[in-house]
Amino acid sequence: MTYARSSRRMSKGALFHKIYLIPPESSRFLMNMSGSLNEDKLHDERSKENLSNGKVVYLLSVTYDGKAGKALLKFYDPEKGDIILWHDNTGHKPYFYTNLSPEELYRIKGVASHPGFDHFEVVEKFDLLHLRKVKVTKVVAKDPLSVGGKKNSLREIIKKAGGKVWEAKIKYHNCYIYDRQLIPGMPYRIVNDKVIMEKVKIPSELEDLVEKLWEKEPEEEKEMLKEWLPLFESEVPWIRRVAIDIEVYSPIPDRVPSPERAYYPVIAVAVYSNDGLKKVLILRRHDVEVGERTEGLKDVEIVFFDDERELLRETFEVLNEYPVVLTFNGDNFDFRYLWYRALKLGFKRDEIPIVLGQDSALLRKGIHIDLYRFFSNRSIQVYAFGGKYRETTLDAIAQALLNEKKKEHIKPISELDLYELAEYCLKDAELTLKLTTFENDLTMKLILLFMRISKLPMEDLTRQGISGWIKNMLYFEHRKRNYLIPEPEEIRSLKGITVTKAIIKGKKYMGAIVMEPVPGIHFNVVVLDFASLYPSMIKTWNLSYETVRCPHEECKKNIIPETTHWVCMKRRGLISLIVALLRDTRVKLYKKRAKDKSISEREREWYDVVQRALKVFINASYGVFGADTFPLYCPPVAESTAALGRYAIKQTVKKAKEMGLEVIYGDTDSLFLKNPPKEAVDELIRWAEENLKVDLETDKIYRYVSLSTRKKNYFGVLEDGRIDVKGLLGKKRNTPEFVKKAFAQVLNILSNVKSDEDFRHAKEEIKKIVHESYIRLKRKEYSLEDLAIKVALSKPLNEYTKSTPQHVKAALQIVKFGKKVEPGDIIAYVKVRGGEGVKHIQLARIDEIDDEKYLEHMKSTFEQLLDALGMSFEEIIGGGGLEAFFKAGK
DNA sequence: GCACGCCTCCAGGAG
DNA sequence: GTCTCCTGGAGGCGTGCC
Repeated sequence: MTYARSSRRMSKGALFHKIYLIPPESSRFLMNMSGSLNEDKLHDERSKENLSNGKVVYLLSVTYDGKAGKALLKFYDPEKGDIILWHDNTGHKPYFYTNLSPEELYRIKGVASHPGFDHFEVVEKFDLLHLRKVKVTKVVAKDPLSVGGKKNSLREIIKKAGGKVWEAKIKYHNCYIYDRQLIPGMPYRIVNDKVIMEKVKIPSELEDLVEKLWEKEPEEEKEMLKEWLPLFESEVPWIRRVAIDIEVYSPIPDRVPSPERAYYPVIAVAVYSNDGLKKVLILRRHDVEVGERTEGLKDVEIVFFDDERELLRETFEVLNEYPVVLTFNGDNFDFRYLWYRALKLGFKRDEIPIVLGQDSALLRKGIHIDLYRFFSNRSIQVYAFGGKYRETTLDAIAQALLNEKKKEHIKPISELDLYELAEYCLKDAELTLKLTTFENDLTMKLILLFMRISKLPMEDLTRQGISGWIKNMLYFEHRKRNYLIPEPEEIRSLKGITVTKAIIKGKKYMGAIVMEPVPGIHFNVVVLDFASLYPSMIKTWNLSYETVRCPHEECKKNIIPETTHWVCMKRRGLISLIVALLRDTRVKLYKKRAKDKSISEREREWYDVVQRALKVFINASYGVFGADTFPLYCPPVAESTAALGRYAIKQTVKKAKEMGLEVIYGDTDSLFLKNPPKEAVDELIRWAEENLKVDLETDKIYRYVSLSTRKKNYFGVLEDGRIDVKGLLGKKRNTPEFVKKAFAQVLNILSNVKSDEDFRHAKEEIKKIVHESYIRLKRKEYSLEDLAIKVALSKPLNEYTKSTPQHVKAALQIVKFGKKVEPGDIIAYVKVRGGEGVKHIQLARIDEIDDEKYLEHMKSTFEQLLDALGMSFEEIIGGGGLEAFFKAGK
């Protein structure tokens, strides 16, 4: 990649990966600088602001500095590995819009005389919802709180007086980003106190490629792509960062001390950076042994403190020293605890570098990323990391992504000797850092790319869900085009209706189609699927909140199949345009570039990150319009998208059948074809492209697929012998381990089946495995761990009012013993005879196990498999039914 | 009081 | 706090029978 800037100090690092991978010498080991970041220091930082003149820095964050009354930009200086602060000098002020004229506003008491009122401006905006120009009054304020958020804010006063307001709920720092069209995550230069985005050179071969591939696309999309390409082509800097983890004393093992009370001392703080710092600060306690320094603490600096205040002081120095600080659950625990504990020990507020929010804990100078929140984001979990981790604990994520575990400890934390404690604490900090460094800083690269696409500052990005990301992305594009951002109620009153009936009670509209599977074993099955079906529909059918049910009479004949909605033929929809851009950029450019053998591996890797980042936005672009918490909620958009998806697959199935192809199953956007001729498949793909304007692709080919009568329930063996399991109980995380193990053994046998003949042998083998497993169950050879059923609590215990599920019963049992449980906690229980029928694993004994219940578990799990093979569980365990089976086991 | 059927809730998964 | 569709286990409740 040749577009790195040659003027960079590290000219040898012209290729971005070199710059990226190697931390600059000057940025290493900057620790042990004295002094904490109190107000004086922050003032010094401010006065140093312009020292960055001319060099390339990356925009990480925009916040509002209440003291200065200005927007504050936080840049990352890759040479120094530090934060550079820049205060707005353009005089930008907070504002919102209203339909009332200045004259009318002057007449409302408390507006012009409001202490935070600045001035009015009459401006012309385009009202996208009604597709017309409007004149509105811009109410400019002196500070964000005067706009809204307080009882007597201007927004509230004007609303009370009957005025309509727009864009009054946007946080000031986001508003600043839109107006300056800043792109967080991108390179900038500060020249003569002006913030200028760095030009990114696009390789000429890429420009040529775009011209060719976008030839048939509308000019509008091509123009937009040219503006967006730098976001994907610009390098991401290596970012100096530190992970931090604290341990707090607790008199009751396993009980997490309350941060607000901060009653107990902080006994250990571990810091682990990506520039060589490994350090643990330990509080000496008279009743705890120091212990012996173990191998795990090699190269680690251990500092003992007698005074907890000193320990905190040094911790705060580290927080000030690094541009980015990582924690796992720091918002709700580590930083919150440090804040309250420090106050308790007599620190002044401005001596603590933390800014505590309602549900966040930020840093005054640097950026705090709470990785627990980032990895809890469902879109990240599912689309960015392919569902590799299922629970969002540090241990589970580290095991899935890093193949590393937390350090085990037998004794409670508070009873560990000091070196043991240090090692335990350090390991957590190490894992936390590694969650951002594995696969060449994949997580960090993703975060920067998400920031660029969403236009969110790093703190916001890592804390918000996908709807927040998409909201911000769309607001930015509205402001760019001078569109008035509609209020949720406006869209709702005009377009709040749906016209289809959902299959599931309580849902708002009809969703996807799932075909009835043809039960049995099917050899040589080709699975076709539509490449991002819903986004394609949004693109080709011009779906957007302003185009669906648009005001034009002549568009009403342009009906969306399966609905009574119509869509605009006169104007390109904004959502349609943006979704098309993201989809096409991913499909046409970056999915291909990620596999392009003619470029370097490092470039391919970068492009793979880009296409994964795009995927996250593309996949969520439909769902948000059906979510009533999304501010641009527009049910007809979501409903139309799903309807067009149904239409596409129905038409394709119809065509396939006409061509004589045998369709044995299909779900939402996929078709399973039994033993189809290759030419027919090619023809069907061509047909879909021509008639539906959607890419139909061969997704995979199964040696054989086993379907039962159940939807979303099958397994298939791929050509290379790998096995694909979908929806079967044997794969679910709440199935007992011993059943899963037997299930895996059975699958292993089935993966070797190549013909009908093989099935007969397999049948015998399966019989043995199931039988063996039952005998072991009967003989109590399985441990409680093997028998445990692990189910997550989805809400607090007291909200289970309608029924008491088994895992809730088990949870209540341990709550009696003083244990705390929270939503998200996994409850492990076993089924026992008598009583409530369940016991929490920690309270159960092996001899009270109800093996009949477990036999039922085995039965239902295997029945799902056996069904399709034309076998029954009863048959497997012998003609005499369960009775005979029991005897056989003895 | 209890078996039974039916409906609902809940968790986990597919797409 | 993106959506709907689907499966299986268990709880909850009314009904009919003894």
